[in-house]
Amino acid sequence: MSPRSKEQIEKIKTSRKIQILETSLRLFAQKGFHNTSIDQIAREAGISKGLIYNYFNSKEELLQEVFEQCYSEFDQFGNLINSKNPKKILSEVFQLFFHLLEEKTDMYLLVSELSLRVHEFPFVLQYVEKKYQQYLDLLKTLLTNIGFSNPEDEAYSILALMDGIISQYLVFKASYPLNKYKSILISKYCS
Amino acid sequence: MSPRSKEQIEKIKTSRKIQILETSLRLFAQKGFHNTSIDQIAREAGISKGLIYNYFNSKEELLQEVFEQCYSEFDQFGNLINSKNPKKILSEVFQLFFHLLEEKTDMYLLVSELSLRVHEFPFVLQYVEKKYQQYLDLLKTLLTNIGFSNPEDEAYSILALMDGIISQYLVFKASYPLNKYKSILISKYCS
Amino acid sequence: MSPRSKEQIEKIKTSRKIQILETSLRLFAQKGFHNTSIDQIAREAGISKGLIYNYFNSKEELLQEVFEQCYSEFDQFGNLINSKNPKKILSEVFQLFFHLLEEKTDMYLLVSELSLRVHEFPFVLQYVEKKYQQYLDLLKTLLTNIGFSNPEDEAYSILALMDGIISQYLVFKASYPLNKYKSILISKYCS
Amino acid sequence: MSPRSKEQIEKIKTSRKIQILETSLRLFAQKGFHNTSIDQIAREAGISKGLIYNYFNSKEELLQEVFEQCYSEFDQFGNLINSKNPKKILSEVFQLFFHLLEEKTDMYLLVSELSLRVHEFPFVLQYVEKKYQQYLDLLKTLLTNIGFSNPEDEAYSILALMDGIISQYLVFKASYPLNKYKSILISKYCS
DNA sequence: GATGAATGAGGATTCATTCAT
DNA sequence: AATGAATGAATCCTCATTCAT
Repeated sequence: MSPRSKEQIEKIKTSRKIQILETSLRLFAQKGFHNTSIDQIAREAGISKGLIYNYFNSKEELLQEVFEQCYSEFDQFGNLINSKNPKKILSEVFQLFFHLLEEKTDMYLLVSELSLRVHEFPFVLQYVEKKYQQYLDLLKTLLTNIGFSNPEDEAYSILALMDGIISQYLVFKASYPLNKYKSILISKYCS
Repeated sequence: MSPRSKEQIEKIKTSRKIQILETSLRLFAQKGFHNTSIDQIAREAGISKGLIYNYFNSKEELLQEVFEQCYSEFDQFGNLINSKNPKKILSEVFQLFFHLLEEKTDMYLLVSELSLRVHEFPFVLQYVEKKYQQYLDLLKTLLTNIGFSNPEDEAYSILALMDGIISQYLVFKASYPLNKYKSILISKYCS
Repeated sequence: MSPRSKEQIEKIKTSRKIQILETSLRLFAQKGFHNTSIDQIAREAGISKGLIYNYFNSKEELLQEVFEQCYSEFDQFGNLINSKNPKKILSEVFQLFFHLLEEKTDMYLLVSELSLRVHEFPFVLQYVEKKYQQYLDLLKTLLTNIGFSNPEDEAYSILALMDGIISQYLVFKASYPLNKYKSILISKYCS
Repeated sequence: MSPRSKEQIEKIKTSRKIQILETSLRLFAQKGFHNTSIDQIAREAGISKGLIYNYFNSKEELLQEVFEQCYSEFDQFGNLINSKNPKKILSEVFQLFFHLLEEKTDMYLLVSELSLRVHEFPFVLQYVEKKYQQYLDLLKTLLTNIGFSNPEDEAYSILALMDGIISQYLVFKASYPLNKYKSILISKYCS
């Protein structure tokens, strides 16, 4: 047998890593970080315990990478800014927000858990602060362009409102009226 | 010598229990339930590990009592309903909310942590659901009386907004503009 | 109130002690020594934990006294030797044996448990050895008088048989054919 | 380097398991189940505490496997039934019985301890009942074939006698006249 | 790269015993 | 004599991490 080529190895490594990260996200989110054992991640990812340590130095480091992976999902919001009119953009921000919340619930679960534990996971703070500021700026710009009289206050309100929707949805799940909130937001700010 | 009287014993037990509950709340809130050991609670409460089990059958039961103790703080909101005009009441609701958030931050931390883990702590759900409904009803009544055209939507919005403020405050702590939110809410709904 | 008289105190002490011993026997027998806590004995005896230590220096000492109390029941066999004919006496020995086994099952349970653990409870050995020898002598005498050709062998057999019946009865309880064994023994040796 | 082969792993696991089971049997038997700690088993087996839990889910499960392992020794009695004459077979039954009692004393100790505590270890009952019935049937058949006038009663007697010998031997050990009992049994039933 | 046996520190819980009252 | 709050050693069990293969 010829040895695997560099690329093949790279591909294996990448796919293994993704496999581990995805399984970890799911388990960390659904059972909590402290309630998830490396053993279980290995089992559910279909690999051995030891292999995880070939890719990550510790459970904490694995968590951090899972978190960063998650967080990059939020970059999608950045793509929404373009030539379209501000109401349209804001509407798309809301649409994307609700879409992600439903489709990537695990991500929100994990981010929420870790945010509550900034003290234990200090790396979280910078990410959260940065995102908060970005959203705030985005919202302020849009609301100003739309013509709201007090765009800053409205931006703050929307931001808290969205975080509240996240919190409540994560608790109540299917029984939570996401659509009601979607139409409230859109009718109030985008029409 | 005769043994301690019933009252003496009762007094000791009550004060010990409070001591344990308070220490537990602080540690559970700040470090998380799974990150807090019975050993540590005992050490910080200045008592022995074993004594905790004279008062609580298990760490879970201790948690549940801490939680219930916390949750009863919310009863204060019920006392606000009286003859005063609805704007006044709503303003007091907000004042109390911000007051509690600052003064009883640990309580909100714990409730938030447990709410995220309803699956692991099923007893939480009923409390959270009940509180959610009570607040919703209270807000709807007040907003109706104040004369808002769409009191239901406004109630839902306020509720999510408040939960968002909680989430964000718990992450950002001192740097979070609680006062800005307070004035936004009051000026929007109570003036 | 006049102070209690010496006799009253003595009476209380005796009855308390009996109360503790009886509860302990029951619990040690039914749940095993290591599975019975001082707490539970106190609770079921209706007294406080501390009081037990006024009467017994340790759980082990309590066990020893329970055991000795039990063992004195076997003295009844000594009373059977009198003028009556040996077959009659032997028959009464069997009757008493089966009677005690059914009526004082807890006693046999405890003695059996402790006998298996002579290493842990060395005080047991002397009692058991003494009883074994006494029974052996009693049986030998009776069987000789009755006229068995090999009284020693028969005595040994009966002794083992009786211990076997105890073992098996303690496991099988109600479903064990005690009466069958009684009639086997009596018809074989007393008719 | 490649990981160990399946066979290598299987070999390690089997030998480790045997090692743990043997150490456990010895300790459970000699000191009692509740008096033996997992720590001590690990120490005496020369492995770490945690490793035991790679092989057994709990101390109770370990006990059960030790017990079942033990109990399978009794299967040897089944091999004795063949074409030889019944007296010969019965004699071999007795020989094997005394042989096992001396060679596998720990096994009898453990079985006796657990039998006394059927309530605590319910899995024991079925094994004991089954063995009791098998022995009874074996003895009845043999005694019938030998020509005893009351084979059933004799079978019951022998069974109790054997259990009595076990009980007494476990208490008196070296000083117990096993040989006397052996010759009594053989001369009475096999000559 | 991959495995999983092995370790041992850490954590929840129990319980005999003490002692102030 | 009597109580029961308090202690802390002991015990079962979990799990992140290591390492020989």
